[in-house]
Amino acid sequence: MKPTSPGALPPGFRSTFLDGLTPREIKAVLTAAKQERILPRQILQHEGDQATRLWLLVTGRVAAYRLSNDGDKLFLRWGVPGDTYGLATILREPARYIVTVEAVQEGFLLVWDLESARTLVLRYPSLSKALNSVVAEYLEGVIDVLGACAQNAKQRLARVLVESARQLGRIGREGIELELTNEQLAVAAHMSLFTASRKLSKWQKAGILTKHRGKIVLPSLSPFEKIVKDP
Amino acid sequence: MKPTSPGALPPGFRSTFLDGLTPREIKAVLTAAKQERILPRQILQHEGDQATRLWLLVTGRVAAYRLSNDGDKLFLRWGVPGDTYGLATILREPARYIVTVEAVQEGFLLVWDLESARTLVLRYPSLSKALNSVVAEYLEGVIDVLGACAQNAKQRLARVLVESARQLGRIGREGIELELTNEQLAVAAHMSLFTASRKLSKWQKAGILTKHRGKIVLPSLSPFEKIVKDP
DNA sequence: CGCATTGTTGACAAAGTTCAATTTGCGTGG
DNA sequence: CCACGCAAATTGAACTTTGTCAACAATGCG
Repeated sequence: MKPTSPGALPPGFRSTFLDGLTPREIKAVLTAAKQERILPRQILQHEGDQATRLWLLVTGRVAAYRLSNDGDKLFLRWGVPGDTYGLATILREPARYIVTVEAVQEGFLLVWDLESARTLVLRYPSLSKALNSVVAEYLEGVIDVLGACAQNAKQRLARVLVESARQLGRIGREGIELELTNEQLAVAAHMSLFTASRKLSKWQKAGILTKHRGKIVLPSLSPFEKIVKDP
Repeated sequence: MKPTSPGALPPGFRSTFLDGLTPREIKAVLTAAKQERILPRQILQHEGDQATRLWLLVTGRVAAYRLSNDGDKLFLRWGVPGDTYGLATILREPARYIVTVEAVQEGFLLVWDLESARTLVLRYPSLSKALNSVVAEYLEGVIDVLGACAQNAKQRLARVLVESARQLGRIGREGIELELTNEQLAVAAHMSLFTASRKLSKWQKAGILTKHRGKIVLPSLSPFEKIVKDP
């Protein structure tokens, strides 16, 4: 997907953030933003930094995580087109990002700086309500992740496969294709590289997935959904 | 603390939910609510149930947690006076509680039913902004809990002691007193009863806390804050 | 006193992590 | 086209942490 005229959105684009605005208002809000390309591994915001940008992911994929004291990543969620970040910019005082966000697929986003972001919420009260929904969605998502925390490694990994397939998966000949390395999966499922490798091998032997270098193919999600729920 | 005249709040009472309203508006909002006494172990809302009540804790303490598939509690946070729950009532559609909340100390709360809750947010737009702050606070809190998840049992327990002391602690002769059983601590720190008992015994031998039946006394929080951060 | 709740301790088992040694897959440049 | 080199992935073995279970001790209440 390529940024074309300013304010142009891909067909089928939907965002909770823009819900509740009239088309006219949406246009106004969008033209106040700047476009920006993103590339894999690029850090889009860093937790603890002064929050100065509110942004909307238009195309591409990102990962939101928290950094632990000893520097490893605590995965929170995948971000997909329509997701809004940098909410701290308008929600919190003092405004500091509470999570780190990194691009995982190329794409682009729309950015508002601190001043225009604050102007927007003053001018369009319905944005305030949309924000409620956005934050509530995130809250529910994080609580779900926390629920996963209580499960064992096998279930966590299965859960990550299902979630990732839903958010990042591309449909291929032999099933849903996931362009993720063992390491990325291990981070998302919050386990060591080795445990992830072992579980995946076992599932490949069981015939419910196929592995390639940097890529995994899932013919069906249902076996994994079953693993998540139960032993 | 005792409910006196309708709308009366304890001295020093503060709530993010009511922030941003004028005193006149606060009075109007409060008189639209019903008072209700709560007792320890009483379930105040149950995750998954139809969300029909928005409520504000005035006195007492509650615990918010999630129930895992196999029925054990996944602790989220302590709730203290000023905290608002049942936000799903006005934030989500369909409205279902996303967490379970249980009273741990006697107290009382103010309740709005579904209809009056929705009327309130329509009539007082500043409530909508206050809600943003409330939900953002919860989000940040849950993300912190998630961060704790990544730590080992010792750190998690130390963290629970610090948080609990801050939220529930009473100041006594020999330090901050916590009226919690080993089991409650184990649940909050997400570990087995036995691991909790062992760690606590070790800390008592080390002289940084004193144990009694159903009660723990912390002369100082700093040793535990140190444990949370590091080895 | 008798009883229920709460807490303690040890022996053992299970789940995951760590580390080291290898292997596999894949792009690059000779 | 092939060999090289690197990143990704695999595997086994030792080790650590934590959970499980059983027995028992301490506390407090009626």
